[in-house]
Amino acid sequence: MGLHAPALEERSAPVHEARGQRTEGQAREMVDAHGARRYTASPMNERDALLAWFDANARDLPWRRTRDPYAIWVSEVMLQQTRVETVLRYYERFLARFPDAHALASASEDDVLSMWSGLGYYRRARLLHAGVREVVASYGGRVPDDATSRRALPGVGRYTAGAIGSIAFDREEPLVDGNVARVLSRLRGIDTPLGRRDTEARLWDEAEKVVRGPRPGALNQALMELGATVCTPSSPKCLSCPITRSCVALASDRTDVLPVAKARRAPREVAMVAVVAHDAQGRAMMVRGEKALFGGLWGVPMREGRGAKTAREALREHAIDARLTREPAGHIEHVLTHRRLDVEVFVARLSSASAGTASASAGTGARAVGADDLASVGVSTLTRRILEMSDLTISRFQR
DNA sequence: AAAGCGTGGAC
DNA sequence: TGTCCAAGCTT
Repeated sequence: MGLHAPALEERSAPVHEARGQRTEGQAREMVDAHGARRYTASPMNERDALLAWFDANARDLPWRRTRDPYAIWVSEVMLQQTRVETVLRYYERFLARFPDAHALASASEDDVLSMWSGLGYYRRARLLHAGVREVVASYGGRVPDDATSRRALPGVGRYTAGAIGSIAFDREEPLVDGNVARVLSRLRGIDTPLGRRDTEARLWDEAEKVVRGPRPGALNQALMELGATVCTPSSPKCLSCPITRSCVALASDRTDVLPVAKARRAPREVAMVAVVAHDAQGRAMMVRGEKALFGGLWGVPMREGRGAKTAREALREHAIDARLTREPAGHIEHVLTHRRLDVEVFVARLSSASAGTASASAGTGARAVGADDLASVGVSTLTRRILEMSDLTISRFQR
């Protein structure tokens, strides 16, 4: 009947909330001779089936080992539009450096961005920083358990507010992320395009209905976990799904067409020039961009356009006195969600008069960054690639 | 309210 | 190769 999960080869670590009460909603579990967990498929509603499945199959993730609202907040921001496997490389290091709200609030933005370097969507880090500073300033460093106050924090949208509320505070607050949208679209047979007003309203409405009851944090995570591991975008593993009984998409054979994705815009091609102006010690001049793209990060002078002339303009824009040493070192294709950057990389040698001195760029905020400094400044992956191509002590630039 | 914002993994 | 898209938010 496909109503129960496959026996597990090995016990995955069940995750129980610290205050999670195992009450009426709990599935009856049995452990067979091989130690594998099964759960009965008998009269269980969706919530109970989801919770039982989650208890047996939840991945053991570091942010599931805490109920600290701050830590959960950090994880949720990192996970925005970012895969679990990627976040794993950042989360614990970030928390080790900024163990609580006060630590993060008192850190410089450079420090925060250096910890975020490579993770992408850097505005997240700046908003998290601002949000945590507000929590320290207005709430004594405690993340507000009041939903309205939480939602008003910078960088905390509807999803993140619901995640913190349900997971950290055990509140019956709904959340809809990409996973939940897919699961609920299929479960309820919602066939209007994602992103449309009515679709979103319907999804949040369904999410709110589902989350009502015991263990809202586990329930929300169960929906996301199911979407991430079973109810996947392509080839969903319906044989392993605990809630096939009520799935409209499965019943109507539409798992492959739901949800209906919104149309995507083609990325815009952008020709750019980057200049690695270095001194004799191999330090490269870097500037901080405040524009939307890579805002707050350090990078080598860059400019839209092509050729040596554009490269010199990029240097002049930052009052950097350097001489282009050769033909372009090469091209880098860097693909973002909405742009495809074709970056022509030039190398330039700082003039001896200005090399290594603050006067090299007085007033423009440019600074010489060496390999040893790179770990402490926020740079994009594109910048790392540019430095790599420029042939400057590559290995020492690695993260 | 549609567009902009990074990166990397899967197929 | 290209395409999709992942625990979204802001303007």
